[in-house]
Amino acid sequence: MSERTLPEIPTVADLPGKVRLRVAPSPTGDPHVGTAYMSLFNLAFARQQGGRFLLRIEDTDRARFRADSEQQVFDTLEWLGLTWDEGPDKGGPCAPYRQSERLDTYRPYVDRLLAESKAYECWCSTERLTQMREIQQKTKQPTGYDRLCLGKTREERAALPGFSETPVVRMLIPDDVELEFDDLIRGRVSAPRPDDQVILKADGFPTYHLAVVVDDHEMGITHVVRGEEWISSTPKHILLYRWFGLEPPQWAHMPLLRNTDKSKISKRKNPAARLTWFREQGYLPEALVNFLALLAYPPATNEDGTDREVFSFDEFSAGFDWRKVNPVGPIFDLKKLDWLNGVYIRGLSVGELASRLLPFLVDDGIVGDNPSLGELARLKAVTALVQTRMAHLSEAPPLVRPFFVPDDALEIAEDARAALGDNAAEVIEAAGRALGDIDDHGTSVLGSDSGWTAEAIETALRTAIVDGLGIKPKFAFGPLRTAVSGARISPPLFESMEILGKTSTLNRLAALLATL
RNA sequence: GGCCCCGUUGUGUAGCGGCCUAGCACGCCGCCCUCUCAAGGCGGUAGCGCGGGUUCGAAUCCCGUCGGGGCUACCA
Repeated sequence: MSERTLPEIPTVADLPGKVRLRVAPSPTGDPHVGTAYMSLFNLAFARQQGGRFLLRIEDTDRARFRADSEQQVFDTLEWLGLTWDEGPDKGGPCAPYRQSERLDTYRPYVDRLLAESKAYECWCSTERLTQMREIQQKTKQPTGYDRLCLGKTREERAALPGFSETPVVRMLIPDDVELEFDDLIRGRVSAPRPDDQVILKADGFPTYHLAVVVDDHEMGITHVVRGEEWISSTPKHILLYRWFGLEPPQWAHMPLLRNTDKSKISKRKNPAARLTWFREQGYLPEALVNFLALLAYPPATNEDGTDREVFSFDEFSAGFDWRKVNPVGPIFDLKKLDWLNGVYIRGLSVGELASRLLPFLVDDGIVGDNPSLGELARLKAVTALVQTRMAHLSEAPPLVRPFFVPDDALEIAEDARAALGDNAAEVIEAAGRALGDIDDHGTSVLGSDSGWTAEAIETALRTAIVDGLGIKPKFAFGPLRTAVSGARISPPLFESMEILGKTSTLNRLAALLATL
């Protein structure tokens, strides 16, 4: 290739947004919690600066590609409210946003490097490379490509062993490659000297290193925010920017989320590394986002000196500063998330909570797909009782179930039955009599002025059992709780009875009594 | 092995030479409230990896050491 035909490196036209950031997940399986973590910090800064946030799918690895993964990435990030301005599904001025659809854009960059002898073809077989590495490690030499193919024509190389028909293209790393760069989080950082990294694979796909530089440039990315694991390859990326005559973006290498054993968080060791897991477990997306914003990042301080640990994305974004990011990789410990989730659950209106509970109840067959108005009203009443009793939405079914099963289908748990004292029958009989005297006929349409209220129930029961029989409250109400809910632990008893209604309540008391 | 990043209670963090007998939150423990369980209120437990310096003074600065992590792929 002659000088005259050197491929042109496209210059970036005016793109929207003062700053442009991106998250670039690979569709290789269940979306990773790290993707959400990176998205959160990218987005916080983009929004604060009035910039743009893009989603780019890095599907250059055909071997690990999973077809349904991309949609899951969209769904989970959408669920978390970490939404993007440009992406494969939304389009944008830099479309396409899938690397597999951008193969043509990488070619001129590779050709140019080849033409300028900054890159070279390599025909070494995978076997030869593996063997080479093994020897290097065994002899305690630094690993890296030995440049066997450098300066050789295809014919010359073919005469040597370990030859492969389809060549790759490698960068020719110069001796004076820059090894230091400025990082928004860490300040001046130095990185290892790279070896002759492959930039174009035998299948014609670029590797991450080439694709990320080309795409970040063509998409006008101003700040590259990614995991710490990329620090060591940053010199390669900077070199590519230099070779193409481009100004590198600003870098921010975030700490890595860790498993309990401090290793990089992995789906293998930690179920919570899977983003879909959180939805299954009944975590609220706003709680997860809040939690993620607390990892490796300090909360704001309240007037009284305590930390402001509960906050919205907008608040986080408004005060965001790269310099506050802690470079230490935080252990992904769910305890605080569980607490936060409870805080958010309690902060929801009863109606909102009830509708978020619905999918979990439907899944467990407690209510049908199309609940009736009556069922929904009952659910709302029950929700008010269980709201302070859950850390996860998934804990609702066992608490709610007793309110939706027919009286004769209520199961009495073993431990609850075992806990019944000798006077259980006596207590239940007294309760039945006392409750039977309460008039539950309201005069209004909804029966809202009925005498069957938690307050009236409590008064009747206390009078009959606590005062009448001289039994302490704790023991007086245990058997009744078991009769009504089938369990030792339940939502408040009197309110539960009110919701169930007089008939159901008496039925359940009688049913348990009959088995004693 | 090589190179790089990092090191404050169990976890997340504050601290950026004296305000630190190291603060806050979660967790844990106890007490209160109470019909169970929660929620809520009050109190308690526990930490600067280690060793040298520098300095009147170090969690804060320097060096070393130890420890953890990452990268070292035609994976991202």
